[in-house]
Amino acid sequence: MANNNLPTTSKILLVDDDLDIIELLEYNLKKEGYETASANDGIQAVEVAKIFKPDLILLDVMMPRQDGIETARQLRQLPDFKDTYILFLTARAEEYTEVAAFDVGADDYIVKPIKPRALTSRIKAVLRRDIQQTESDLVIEIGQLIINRTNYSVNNNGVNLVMPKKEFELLSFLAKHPNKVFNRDELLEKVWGVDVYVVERTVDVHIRKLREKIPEHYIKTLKGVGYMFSIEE
Amino acid sequence: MANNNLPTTSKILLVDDDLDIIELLEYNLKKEGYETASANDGIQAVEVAKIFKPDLILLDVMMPRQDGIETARQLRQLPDFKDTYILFLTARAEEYTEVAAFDVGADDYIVKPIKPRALTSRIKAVLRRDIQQTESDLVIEIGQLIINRTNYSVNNNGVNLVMPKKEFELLSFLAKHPNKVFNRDELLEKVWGVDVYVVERTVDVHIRKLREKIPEHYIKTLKGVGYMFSIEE
DNA sequence: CCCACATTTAACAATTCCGTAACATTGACC
DNA sequence: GGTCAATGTTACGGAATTGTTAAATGTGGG
Repeated sequence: MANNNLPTTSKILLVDDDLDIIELLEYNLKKEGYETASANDGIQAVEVAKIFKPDLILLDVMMPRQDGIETARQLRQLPDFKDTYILFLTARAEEYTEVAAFDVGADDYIVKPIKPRALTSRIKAVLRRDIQQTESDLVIEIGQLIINRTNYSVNNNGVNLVMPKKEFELLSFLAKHPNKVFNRDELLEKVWGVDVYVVERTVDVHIRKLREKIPEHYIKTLKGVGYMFSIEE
Repeated sequence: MANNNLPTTSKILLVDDDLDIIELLEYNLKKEGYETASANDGIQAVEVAKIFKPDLILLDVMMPRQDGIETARQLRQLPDFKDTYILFLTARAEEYTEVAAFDVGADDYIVKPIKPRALTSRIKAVLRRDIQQTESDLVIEIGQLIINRTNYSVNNNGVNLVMPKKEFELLSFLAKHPNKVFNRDELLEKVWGVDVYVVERTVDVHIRKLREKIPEHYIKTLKGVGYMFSIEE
């Protein structure tokens, strides 16, 4: 249930020497729509961070080669990461590091064993300060249509109908960029996702279904080019 | 949102190894009309809390056997106390624990020596939020349903039925946000709590049970998205 | 300690939606 | 107007999601 095509996906770097934990966290964070990268120790973490430029770093305190505290200190010295959120992960027994962690500018402190839901909600809380605009994407008003993500419905002057997910996402995407043509490939990438491989003409079928439900003139075909959402009749 | 069924008096659990302090606090709180119970250490506190079901817990940080931080963590993991207010009491010198306290979900932090008037006013402040919130949520009227928190019952045009807690909370939450879809993860977070770990499909079973009891059309499934309370038929 | 009930899990059934292919129709270019 | 490539349309099979049931586990009261 990833929230793709939300322009506000934050990037999260996971750093832990335990690959099982990395996997667990990656699964849960991706499900929430975050983009993730990972590293297995502190030294690797700094390297990956330079390239990946995460918005938030989840850092295990106890790691081989270089611990999380030292890694955080190094990151904080690089101008690129002075505003990056850093959260520490630690086992209960390592409490003594707490003070040190906040000394190097930790934003939060999460104790293992990790409850995935608790973790994602804390991450959300930290990132929420930045993200305000997802609210504005909840409703798109265009022409006589009100496209509402809170209930996956489209209101066509008074008449409300709930749409299947793919149709809704396709319509949302087109309506978000009115009067702009997209070829099938672009639509597949933006609506279906980069790692989904389906035949191009799948798009046509969904366009057809949309046209059954909303006034035809909204979705125009440009032969040889693609489809676009048009405000004019 | 503490679970007080009686809006009249709030129940406060006092936890401190110093009996003089317990006595002082009890005297002042009872004078203000609160109902109180007490425990002398963290382990006893958890036991008493299970029975007494306080709306607010005043927890000394430094205690024999088990400290306040650990006690709070344990309480937070019990579903009954996921919304109970927890306030810490500490001597000045123990400041370093502040971070840990908020980490386990402290609602406030009070420094000894205690000035009784200051304490009761802070307790009042915390509970006032609570009463205002729950008071308005005590009854939700929506469609033909009257959802009543005072006795965990739902009235479906004339027919009254009492629901188990989880079902009731799930219905309440959905009904409180009509026409808004929630995926299973969000429902688990909002209804079960952030550090309860159960499989997502547990939600389905509770939805099923709700549908047995209230007219089906109220709860809609949006495949691939989640569930929502819908007012329309 | 036992019982009743609530909650969670797991397994299997049912459904919906999506993707595909096949055929029909359109429209640009000659 | 004819041709052909592109698009419209339809229906079907399968995969993914949800519905449903029952058994296992947790919980509180007597």
